[in-house]
Amino acid sequence: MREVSETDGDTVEERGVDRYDPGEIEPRWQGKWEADQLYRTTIDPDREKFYFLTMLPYTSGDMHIGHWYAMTPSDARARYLRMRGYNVMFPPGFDAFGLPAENAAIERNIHPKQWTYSNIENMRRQMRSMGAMWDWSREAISADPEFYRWTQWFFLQMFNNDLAYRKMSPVDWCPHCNTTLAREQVWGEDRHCERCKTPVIKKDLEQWFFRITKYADELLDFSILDWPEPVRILQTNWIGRSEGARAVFYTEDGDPIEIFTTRPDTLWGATFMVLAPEHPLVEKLTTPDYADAVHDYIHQAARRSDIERETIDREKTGVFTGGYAINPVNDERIPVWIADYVLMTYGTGAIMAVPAHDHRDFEFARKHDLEVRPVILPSGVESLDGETMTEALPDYGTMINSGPLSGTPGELAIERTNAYLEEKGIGDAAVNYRLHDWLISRQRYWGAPIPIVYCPTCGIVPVPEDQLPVVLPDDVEWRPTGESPLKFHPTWGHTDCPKCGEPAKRETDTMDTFMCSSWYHLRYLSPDYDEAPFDPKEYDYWMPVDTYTGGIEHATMHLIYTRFFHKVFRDLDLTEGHEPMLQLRNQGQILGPDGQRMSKSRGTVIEPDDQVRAYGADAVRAYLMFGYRWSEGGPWNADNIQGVVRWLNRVWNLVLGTAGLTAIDSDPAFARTLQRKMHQTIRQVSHDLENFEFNTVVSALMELSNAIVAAREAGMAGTPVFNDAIETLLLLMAPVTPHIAEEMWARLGKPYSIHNQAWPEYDPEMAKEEEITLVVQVNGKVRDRIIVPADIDEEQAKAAALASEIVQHHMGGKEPRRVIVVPGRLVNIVV
RNA sequence: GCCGAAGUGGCGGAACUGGCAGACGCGCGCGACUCAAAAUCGCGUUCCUUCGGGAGUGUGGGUUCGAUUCCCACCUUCGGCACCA
Repeated sequence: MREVSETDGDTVEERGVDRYDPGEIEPRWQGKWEADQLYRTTIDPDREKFYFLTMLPYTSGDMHIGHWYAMTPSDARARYLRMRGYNVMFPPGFDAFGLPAENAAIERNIHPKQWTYSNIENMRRQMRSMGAMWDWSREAISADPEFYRWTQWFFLQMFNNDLAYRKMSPVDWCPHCNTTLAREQVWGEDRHCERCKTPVIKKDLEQWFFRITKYADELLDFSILDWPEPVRILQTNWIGRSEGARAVFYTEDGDPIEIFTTRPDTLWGATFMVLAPEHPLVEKLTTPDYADAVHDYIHQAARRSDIERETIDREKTGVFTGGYAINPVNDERIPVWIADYVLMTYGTGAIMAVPAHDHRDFEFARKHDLEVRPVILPSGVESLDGETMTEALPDYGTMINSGPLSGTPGELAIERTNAYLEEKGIGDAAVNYRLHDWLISRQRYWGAPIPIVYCPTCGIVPVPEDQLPVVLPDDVEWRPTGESPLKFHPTWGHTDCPKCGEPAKRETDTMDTFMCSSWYHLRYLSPDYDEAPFDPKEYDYWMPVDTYTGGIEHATMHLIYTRFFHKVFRDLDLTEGHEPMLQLRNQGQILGPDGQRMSKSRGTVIEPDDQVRAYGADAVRAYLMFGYRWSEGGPWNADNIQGVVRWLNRVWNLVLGTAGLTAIDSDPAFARTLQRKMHQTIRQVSHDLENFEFNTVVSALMELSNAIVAAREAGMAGTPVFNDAIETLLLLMAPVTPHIAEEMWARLGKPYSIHNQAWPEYDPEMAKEEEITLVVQVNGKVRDRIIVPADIDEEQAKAAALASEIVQHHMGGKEPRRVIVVPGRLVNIVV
């Protein structure tokens, strides 16, 4: 690690400027800002509010340079908006419940609470060292009883409104974390746990779910949101809406088998049915002759889905149950098979198989010698023969072999079939979603207890609201048994039924920590309010969140959940509007110097504390903004940060080395150049901060400071224009490098604080160029550059271009065939 | 397989709405200062060149007076989903 540079050239030493020492400056100003409550925000009806939120950090211990990357550019933008006159709230908080605390407890024998809260202490210190405009009076910690009391209260609202229910079902279980997970928290091809990367297994368990699927359609509506397209697409795909029909087939015993299909127009081509091996009717359908094979297959399938991951191109296996069903549109008797390519978790767990028009069904039919019957004739196809087809034809087309609907053209096929199904009472048009209800039970200790009591007489009884919070006990044994640690507490689980007063048992599972983060933005409004989750007065002023920043990895988890919560609260008249966060922007990731994810074992973790110690927080902030496209991120580069370190030193020496000088303008042309540059910089920095283009913010500031240095070298130091440029430079730097800007501002004798100053206005007239470089092309190739007045008209530009000797030379004596003039830019002469 | 993002000097990255490709910085080279080095400052830095110029933004086409930018096809990398009925 290199040292912060020494002094600049002799000019500065002569004037006795001390060395730029961020280690001294930064803590001093941080202390003063906090003592003065500079960033404390309160309701102010006279000013326009701006709720600027950055995703709350998980209390894992040390902060990562990635946290800085997420938070400090956001802070710069928040500061910019504040200087623009908005009443900007930028609150901090901590996502404090979760499994790592419990793992630490097991490994190191530290209580999860102690581990979490000492981490919070450290993280607070680190967040203070960012020099960000956190309003600490609004800090909220999800593991505080005053916070999770309301998380539990929200659970009760869900429960009371039939949005929370308990269900026995096959669920995803992480054998390492020893808990169930929501579908969103199972990732990748090998279906691994989002937190620990261990492949999950299936378990049959009774768990609590939230009816997020009820809001599926509404969650697909992004019309009022300024969110990145990729996030909207991820959510749309995750919700996975598909339109089609539901139809009911009956077994020969009269049991209904409901199916969902996106191709009701192919119903007449259903020549067999396939059930998922776990389908509840399999047992009843199976005839004695096939029982052994069916049971073998079910057993194998269970092992397969748990252990090996099935791959797409795997052969389609399956067995006949011996049972038959009746195709309701033509009363044909068709065999019922089971196969693991049909999933219990999608649709109804049963399909009608139309081998002529579905690739999977075709493959299965050919393998097991089942009938292929074409019922759709795509345009351009003369005729189809099921015996000789070599592949399924999934295209739309005219219906054939389809009883009364034969001859229906492709465009009308689905619509007419749906009408037919409804008329005959066989089925109707239906929509199916990939989205599952949200499984919120966790078999862990370090979470908010689910406020439910199980009474032998009254059954499931919610804990009355006035008895909240259901406090998480401290004295718990953490054992990785796969069962909730609260279950083993000697007394905690025993309680009296709130309804009948008889002895009853508490629910011992805790809630998914994503519940905490689904509403934390509301707790920030009034973290001490104890009559409701938030103070309605604060809500009315601050909500909704105007800008939300964070990583895209939460697209299908947190960002779906929080939208769901908001819509539920709206329907319960707790909140207003349809969305909690209007604008979303995603930052990328900072990688290790080797271009890989930072890793402790490879020693590639960049610790912000080290960087701050070596270069100062301002340099780290400026580098994180300057060195990357914020939305992309990239590898940490220990050399490139030197660029901003040098820049800050140059600015320090420039500003303080010329402080207090007064002079009169001697060269109006040079003064005009500096003035123009200053206004252009105001324009660009404003635009780029507004649009999250932080790298060009810093490069524009560098250009301005370079221009001021050039002005100093030209003897302009102390002139009004020069001093104005210095002042503007400091104001523009304030959001990016808040400490050095404040220090220099103070040393220039300007009023405290620079962060309370108005953002400089740019004057378009002042930013205008009087002269431009007119590019002259011949046949599209640049041949000459001529300095001309900016307001030159087309004829003059043309004349100037043709007057150029170089241009004449390249025209080779030919007459111009065509001359294109782009005002203020170029002339292209075509010969 | 489907969906999405991205390919620009040695490197990070700029380029408004189709109009000077490479801003700003890193690195590198040369010079100044120094006994020397570091730091700092100045100049240079896409490639090729017979010094006229030529080529160049992943590849190949196209539209246009003009394309990093628009269109078509393809390649590579990264991310998501994946037998979704």
